[in-house]
Amino acid sequence: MTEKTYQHIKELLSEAGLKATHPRIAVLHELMLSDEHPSAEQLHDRVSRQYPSVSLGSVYRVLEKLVEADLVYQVATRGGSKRYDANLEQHCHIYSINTEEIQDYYDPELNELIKNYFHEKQVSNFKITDIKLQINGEKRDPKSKVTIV
Amino acid sequence: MTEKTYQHIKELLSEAGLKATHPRIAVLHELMLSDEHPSAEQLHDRVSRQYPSVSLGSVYRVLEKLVEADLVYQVATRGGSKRYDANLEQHCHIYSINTEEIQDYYDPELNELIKNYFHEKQVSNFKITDIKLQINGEKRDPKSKVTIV
DNA sequence: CTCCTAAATGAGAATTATTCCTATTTGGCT
DNA sequence: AGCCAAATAGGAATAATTCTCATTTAGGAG
Ligand SMILES: [Mn+2]
Ligand SMILES: [Mn+2]
Ligand SMILES: [Zn+2]
Ligand SMILES: [Zn+2]
Repeated sequence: MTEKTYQHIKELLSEAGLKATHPRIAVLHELMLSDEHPSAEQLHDRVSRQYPSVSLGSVYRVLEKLVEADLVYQVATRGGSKRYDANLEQHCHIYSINTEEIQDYYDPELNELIKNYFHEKQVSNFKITDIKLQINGEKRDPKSKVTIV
Repeated sequence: MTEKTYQHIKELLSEAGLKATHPRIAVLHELMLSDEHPSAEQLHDRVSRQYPSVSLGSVYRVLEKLVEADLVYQVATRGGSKRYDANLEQHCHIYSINTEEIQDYYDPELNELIKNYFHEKQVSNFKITDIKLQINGEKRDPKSKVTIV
């Protein structure tokens, strides 16, 4: 990781009021590098290559804190394991049930449509944090990506 | 359960090519009675009152089969336990993170909007089974319902 | 820079959620 | 009524996550 990225991540943590520890920096960095919404265990495998001393328990604890601090998004799934996303921009998820993959789908026009639709709605007894569109289905060729145009 | 409901559920199972066993009838019936997207364990608790011999393992197996047969929908969550829905009509879910509640939100206009939006999209390498809007946030008063109008 | 302390971590036990195994039972068919 | 493939009960096994506690560390104070 470049010195620049490392410093940037430290700042993100500090600004959020979190100690910039090695496990936290390493986990957040790995998550930022990934676009596949990894699980705690997958992140631990990757982090372990550079920092073999980071424990799986710490990865779980770190992720909990990062989610709490809104530095990381926790993705909804149909079971299995918890999955995480460091991409906080508004986007949708394509869930492939057969492969357990979660692929990002960016569509500013759709985001706008939904935002406007809810803008004129009255929501009571609830504080909305985000609205997410889930596209569920089955990937045909597991090796290639899904495209929507 | 009325004789009518009982017969109806038996037919649903038969039509799906599933043996109409007591555990299946009881689980599907309980799930149909509920609008709170219960977990396997919650369903087992409820089913046990009428049929104490139905095991938790069977509830898990039954739910797996019902999902496979498209008689039941498996809801996406941010972890904890798997949750189920017998309501197969197109609708949205309001996720209350603090209370773990999942409330239905019906909005035909929104369904239409999304359906039309995707109607003119080309999706490749993917067979879409459903598109679901998740409204995430925190419930203010846990005792009363959330409303969106 | 060194010291101090609250906060975070590593290691492993414990808990929770789910799946698997196998002897027994049962629903649906003849 | 009898048959048998399929499903179940009960319990063991596994997977995923959380907890406990002795030790370490980040970051502020001096
Ligand atoms: Mn889950
Ligand atoms: Mn689990
Ligand atoms: Zn994403
Ligand atoms: Zn629902």
